[in-house]
Amino acid sequence: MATAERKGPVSVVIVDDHAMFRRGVRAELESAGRGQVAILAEAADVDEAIAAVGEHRPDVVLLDVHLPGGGGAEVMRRVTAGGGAPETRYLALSVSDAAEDVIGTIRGGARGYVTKTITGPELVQAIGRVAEGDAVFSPRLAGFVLDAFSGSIDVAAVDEDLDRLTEREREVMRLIARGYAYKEVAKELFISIKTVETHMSSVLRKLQLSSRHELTRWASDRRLL
Amino acid sequence: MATAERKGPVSVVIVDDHAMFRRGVRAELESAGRGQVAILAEAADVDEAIAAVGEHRPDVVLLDVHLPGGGGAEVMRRVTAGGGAPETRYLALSVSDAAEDVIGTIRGGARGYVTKTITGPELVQAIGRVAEGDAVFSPRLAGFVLDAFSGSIDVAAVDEDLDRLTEREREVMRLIARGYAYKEVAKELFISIKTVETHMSSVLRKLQLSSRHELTRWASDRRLL
DNA sequence: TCGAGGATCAGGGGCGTCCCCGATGGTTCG
DNA sequence: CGAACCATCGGGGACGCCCCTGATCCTCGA
Repeated sequence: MATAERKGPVSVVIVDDHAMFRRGVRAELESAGRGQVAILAEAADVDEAIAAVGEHRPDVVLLDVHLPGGGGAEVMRRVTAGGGAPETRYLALSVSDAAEDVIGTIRGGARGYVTKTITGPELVQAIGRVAEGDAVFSPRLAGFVLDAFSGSIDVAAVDEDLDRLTEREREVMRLIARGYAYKEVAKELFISIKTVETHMSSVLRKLQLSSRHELTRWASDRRLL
Repeated sequence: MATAERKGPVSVVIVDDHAMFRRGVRAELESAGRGQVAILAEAADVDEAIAAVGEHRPDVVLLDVHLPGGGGAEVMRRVTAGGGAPETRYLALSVSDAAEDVIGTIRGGARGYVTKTITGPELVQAIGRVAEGDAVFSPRLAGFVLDAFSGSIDVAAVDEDLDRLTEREREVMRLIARGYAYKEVAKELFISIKTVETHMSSVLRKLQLSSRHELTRWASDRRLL
């Protein structure tokens, strides 16, 4: 935890495509965050958000993940690419607790991620901590965020794994991932069921998976279908 | 369209599990709906909603679709089953524009369905029209709602099939479609493997499918994951 | 009150999945 | 040539998937 020393109020820009949600956040911050939070601007889409951040250079941007024009990650990418507001922190505020949303947003540069079930006082506290450089996550998200960044899949590692498959193994893998039974794969490739089993065994071992269902998800995650 | 004659303000109960969103709606209705809308109560889950509707008997219930305790449809079902507030109209207010959410909510008895992208003045107007008996839908939803109720093969057929599943069968179906093994489903739902097998048997028979792989494709085609 | 249907569970069987063990022939490379 | 790797196949086994029959308990409506 950083120290609680602060000079003045934390300046904030609210980015969300729902006007009513912005209004609710504003109302909560103005009552629960009395004197601690100053709302500089609101934005309803990616372009507005970029303009608002560039103009006001807030301490913290409250950023909705699902946003017309490319999503919250797009905002962070384009602001930092434009060299603007390097000291600004981003706190994602989303209804979604899906792993891909969370990880994608953190990869994009957010310093925290809380769900919209948060209460006003908790949000004020989260904003304060993010402004001071802490990372803030909803309790339910904290666990798997750490998992994802402490030794799980890397994009580079994916291609290495794929390269270690032989041509025949890749053919079998594709068909299995599409839901073919071993018997059907065998007929399709004019080989025996036993050969299919052997290839599948190698595929699962090389990709460190344990079932055809995991393989299906693995392949669809990487759009290999 | 009904006439615009009204004696006094329309009484409203707001149901949504996000306190901040309720606050935003309240703020919008109190400024944009000045004198036309009277907010009687708020509720954050199914039980609170039922109690609030029974106690206040509002003209209109603003009802979130995704709600802890069974969802908005559950609120309408239990209020009408309890004989309470027959003259109360329900207006669904949701982030989701998924077909199953919309159709399920309308089937549950809602007189309208608008997304949370709506503005304050539009919401005030929608509440007024629902109170007078009109049906109100966001422009984007209107088209396919009409389709679904005028003999569309696609959505209607899906929904019929889905309707024939019991609640428990749908739970099992969702987990299986996500790749859970029977054993895992059993642990998740605190029932025996044999019961899972029974439910799956019913699911496959009712949906005229023959394996969990077909079920996975069926579900993903209809975005039920 | 009786039947229908839903949720729960058991046993047994056929087949699919995935693993272990093994084997043969083919290639490439040092 | 031998080592390494690949593709091909087999036996056997443990376990998962899916079906069938049959059962109990409960709730709801005719």
